[in-house]
Amino acid sequence: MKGKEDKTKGTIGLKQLAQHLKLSTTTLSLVLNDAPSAASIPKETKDRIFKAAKELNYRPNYLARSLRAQRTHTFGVLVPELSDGYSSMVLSGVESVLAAAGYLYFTASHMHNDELLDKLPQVLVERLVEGLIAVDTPIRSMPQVPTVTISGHNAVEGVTNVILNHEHAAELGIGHLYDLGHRSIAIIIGQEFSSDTEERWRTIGESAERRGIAIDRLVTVQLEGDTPSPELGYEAAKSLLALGEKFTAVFAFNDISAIGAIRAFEESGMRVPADVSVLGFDDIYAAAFQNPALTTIRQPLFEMGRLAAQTLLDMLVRDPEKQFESVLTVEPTLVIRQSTARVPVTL
Amino acid sequence: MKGKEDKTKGTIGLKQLAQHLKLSTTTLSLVLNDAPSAASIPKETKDRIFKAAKELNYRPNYLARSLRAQRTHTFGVLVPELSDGYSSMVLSGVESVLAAAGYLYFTASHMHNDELLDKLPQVLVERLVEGLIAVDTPIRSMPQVPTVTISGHNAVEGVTNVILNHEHAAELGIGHLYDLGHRSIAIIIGQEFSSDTEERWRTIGESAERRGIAIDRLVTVQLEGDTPSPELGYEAAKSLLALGEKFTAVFAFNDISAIGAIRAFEESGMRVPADVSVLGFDDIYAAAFQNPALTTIRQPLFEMGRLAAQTLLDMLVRDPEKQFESVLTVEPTLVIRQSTARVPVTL
DNA sequence: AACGTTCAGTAAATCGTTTTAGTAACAATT
DNA sequence: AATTGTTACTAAAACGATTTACTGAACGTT
Repeated sequence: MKGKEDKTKGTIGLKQLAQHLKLSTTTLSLVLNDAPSAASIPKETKDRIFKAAKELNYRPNYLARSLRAQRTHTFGVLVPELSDGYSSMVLSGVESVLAAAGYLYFTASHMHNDELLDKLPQVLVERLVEGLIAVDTPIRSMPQVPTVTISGHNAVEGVTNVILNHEHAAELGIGHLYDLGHRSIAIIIGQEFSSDTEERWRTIGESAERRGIAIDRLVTVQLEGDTPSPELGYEAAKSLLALGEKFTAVFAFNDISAIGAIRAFEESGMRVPADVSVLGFDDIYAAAFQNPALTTIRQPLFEMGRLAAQTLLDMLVRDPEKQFESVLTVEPTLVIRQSTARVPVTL
Repeated sequence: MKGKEDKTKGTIGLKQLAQHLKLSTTTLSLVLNDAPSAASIPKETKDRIFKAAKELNYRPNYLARSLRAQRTHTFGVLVPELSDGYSSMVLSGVESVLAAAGYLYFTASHMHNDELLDKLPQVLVERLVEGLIAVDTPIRSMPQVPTVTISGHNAVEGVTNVILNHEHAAELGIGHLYDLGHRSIAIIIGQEFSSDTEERWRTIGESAERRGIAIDRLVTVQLEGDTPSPELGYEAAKSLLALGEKFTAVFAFNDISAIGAIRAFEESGMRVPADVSVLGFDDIYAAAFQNPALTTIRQPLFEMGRLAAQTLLDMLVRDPEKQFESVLTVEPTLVIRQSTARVPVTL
């Protein structure tokens, strides 16, 4: 039997504060929120209120407030997977913006699972998130709250998509390899389900052709499987070797697969970059500390997170009337490290 | 002027549903929640209600419900940093448990910043999280909601701490190196602020002494700085070399610093593991795909996340009366890869 | 003295549920 | 015929704020 005490345990409500001050909750609310109509309340009373609020450690109940104001100051973020280094980088960026704006966010991972892809947006909307950020995640149905995608898979009416400038990325990558003298380039392309797969392949092809490398001269293999592990790149590189085609450089779909590929090559007695150059993509944390350190096309993941969060915030708070761009492009950069080198002089 | 329409836009409330059915909200609520007192309501009426709810796509308002029930089904998770591979692994584990229980969680990163360390728990409590999970994060003041820490820094009354079996970890690490013949072992110890630093050092010392390696024979350097980058390990290894002491193996504080150390050694012309063995700690994703692949003491981070979340859930829902252990221990495992080898035979 | 203004506040509705405590209407029991 | 029990519901009070629309008192003006 402790019900009586429990009532007041921990937090004090506006009502008890009002009782204590012998004032109405209205007055307190007005004063504490500095409402315009509190202008007529004398400073003395205000001070009394503030003082008591501080002393009794009054904290407004967020639920009650949210219910009334119909605002939760909460976003939902959908990611494929938390532990792959890509999502968490984006989340960092998202958080940096939201924290400053007094927002928090729910994260939900769908693991590329169909059922979850349908269910999770629902769950988040039911939790009354004010907006949704979908990272490398297909949007199956018209979202019910303002949404921004990052590396979105498909264009959806009313949804702003933050994407990398793929043309530029391909140019940087192919250009770099070309400048090093590579003319036979193998490409490890992404899985079906990855949003960037198709676009990456298209733009790489264009960049290659622009330099007179016939697109059908490009040897390609595709990543298979959905674990975020270099194993996939390892397997891909093995198949590449099995093809027996000649290549002096590999442009991998991402850093993870590049790392796996390097391992496969070294196992086969080829030195990277002496015998074969390997170019990654993304610039995840691990890339810089590979051995050899990975040359890669950097996606500004943190920035993309920031940009998405800021855009969503603008949609909701700053400028709800504005028509927002349907695509926001961010620029890749070439990060030259040790995994690429001049094409070896054969005979 | 579109206020009129907006009211019904999107979601329909219980009230409108009741009006539509010419029943009271009470009845609907009882039926929809399958309350015991709904026993007397005839099936026919119930079906009518369910049907209408489905047709009009009724979704109960989470805020209203939470306000009434005083339950938010939300946890708060405090992490030092999202992008370091450690936290996101733990979060994955946390999420796997929470998702199944219908809980969501807020993440907040404090970056080891004093002000945030004080403020963030407040913020989360104000958002009415039902419980808190603090990952590698010091608890400054008595938490106001049930709390579980992971790799907690300090024992706090009433807080359950999920930690690694450090003795065992040290035994595995030192034992492994010892068995390979190493007798001069350098230790890279963690930063001041890291929870595990002290304990790690103590247990390593004990394991070493147990094997007759005098503790003062251990060469040590400490990581400096708070970026989650191998750079720190690189610097540490450089200072280690500068000391001029002899060592044939290095036991690093974590994988990140081990990776940096390997780089430093190779730059100085030492081969890993031929000339020097390097042992990491944690087994983050990148460890397996280093070159050489990192031998390391694996912390079951995902499991630790699961365990913490499950424990917190038990505290709140399953068994609130139970006295919970103040420490839950998880076991490390030795993952042998390529960065450690037999001590080289000198002269 | 009557009227309008400012001052200092409050009552009550509202947000959208859940839950307690009923209440009519009818049937069964004594 | 009065009591008790079921059945099928509902009114109203929570939950804890915010906000609209007042109200009485004091003051100033003509």
